[in-house]
Amino acid sequence: MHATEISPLTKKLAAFVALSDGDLAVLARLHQKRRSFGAGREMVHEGETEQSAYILAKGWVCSYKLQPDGTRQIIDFQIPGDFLGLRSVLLRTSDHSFEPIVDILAAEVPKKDLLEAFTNTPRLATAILWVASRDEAMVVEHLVRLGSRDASKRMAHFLLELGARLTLVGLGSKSGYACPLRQYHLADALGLSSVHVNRVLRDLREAGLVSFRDGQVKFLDYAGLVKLAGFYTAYLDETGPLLL
Amino acid sequence: MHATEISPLTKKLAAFVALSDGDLAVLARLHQKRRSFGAGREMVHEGETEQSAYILAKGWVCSYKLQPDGTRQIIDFQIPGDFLGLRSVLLRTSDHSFEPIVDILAAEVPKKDLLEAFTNTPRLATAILWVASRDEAMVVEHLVRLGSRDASKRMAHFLLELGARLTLVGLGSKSGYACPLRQYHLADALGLSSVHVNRVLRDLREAGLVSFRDGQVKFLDYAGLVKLAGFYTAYLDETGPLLL
DNA sequence: CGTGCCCTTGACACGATTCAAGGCTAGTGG
DNA sequence: CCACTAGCCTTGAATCGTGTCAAGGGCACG
Repeated sequence: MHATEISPLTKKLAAFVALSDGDLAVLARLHQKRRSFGAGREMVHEGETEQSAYILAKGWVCSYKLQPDGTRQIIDFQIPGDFLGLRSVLLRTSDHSFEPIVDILAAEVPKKDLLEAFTNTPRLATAILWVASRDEAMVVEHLVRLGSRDASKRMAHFLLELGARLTLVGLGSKSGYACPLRQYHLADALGLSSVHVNRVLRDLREAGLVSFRDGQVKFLDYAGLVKLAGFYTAYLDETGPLLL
Repeated sequence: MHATEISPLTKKLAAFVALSDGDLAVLARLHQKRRSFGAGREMVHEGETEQSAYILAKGWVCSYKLQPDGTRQIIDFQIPGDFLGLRSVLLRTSDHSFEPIVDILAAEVPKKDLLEAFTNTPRLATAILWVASRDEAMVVEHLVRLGSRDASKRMAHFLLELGARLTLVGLGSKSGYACPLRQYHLADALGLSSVHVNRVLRDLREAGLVSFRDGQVKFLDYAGLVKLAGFYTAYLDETGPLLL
């Protein structure tokens, strides 16, 4: 049904593993059951037991945890080509909630189909595990960002990481990308107040490093931003998976 | 050789899965190759490709990432019964470094043995994957701690989490536990200066909540501490794994 | 008896939050 | 077509939490 279009996930995987025609066919099959979700309506609540995962095809999602005092900490953003709830299918109930940031389109992947794909196409399985492992590395990097960098470095690093991820699925480049996030999303993700996010963005813009406006991130001085952020891509690049 | 003693890992797994004699035998076999490492000497460096994982039998380890500016962020502590480098065996090179905090004793688990155990004892495999997934949930919780809690809540939450983990392997209780960490370990883990860690510890002690002294953590008012920290154990308790 | 490591405390500086007010823009109903 | 509203962004001023700097104390070890 969507046979001719190349999905973002396929694009991402292809950057790291040579996929056979068989792999591609299975991947296409996993993309069959399309569903859409409206912006702002929670998809999965913390603690729910899911039977399906999703592959995000279009739009952005965030995963977060709510605190007793009402603040929320955004753990990660999902962009096209990312899995949603992969872990909860493989292992346990979800330990955080998901919410679409804009209207999204996602392919539902029932547990059964996923497990089948795993047994039938080992190379694809490896690639998917590699993706999961990369996601985990990004969470760790986010942790480091929160624990030991000041506001502008956090921001710089975060915007660069997003850029790198989007570039991999053809939605970004070293000059910038479209970004539907609000300043309060940045605040909740980076552990800052939205007022301060605003100030930091102004500073970065006035320093000629990066601008965040009208849904567009524009890198004005990529190298300078990388230097400020201490942005090393080792945790993202990974030359490819080895096994399981 | 160590046939009679119950390893911490076994204790931990047994709390969640009913292990058969076969499972126990395999587990015991994984514990055979004992090695020791001296405190402070880095075991694995970020980026290294490991061929073995370890099961920590005695002592504490921390995993961390170093920043360009020399500060380090501790990502997690490993206590007896925890795996070290499990991910790097299954999937990819390690993305952070490990360092023993005290002299430790660990069982080396070669990749081959681990994979064998996975195929031969599916129930054990599930249990181990469950452990890995729990570790990941703890990293997420740590991220939340750093992003959206002030210093005393971070500290309170952290000390409680450690207590819960240690209790599971018989090394702690609701009244306290032995803890070889220095104040600078807490600082590096919680994203605080060690000076401030010191102040926070004093405050908590004077508030009659918890004391951290001479290698002993003593809970003076467990319920009060839980309340201050907003400590909910859902992410740790997990009534048990379902599958793979 | 010294030396080094860690803990402790105080004074001060700085980064981030909070509070408050106002502006812009898109959407809504008169 | 024009109020009017609701979100979101922007800015300033005051406050608070945490970091930095500096000095001293305790304890273990050589």
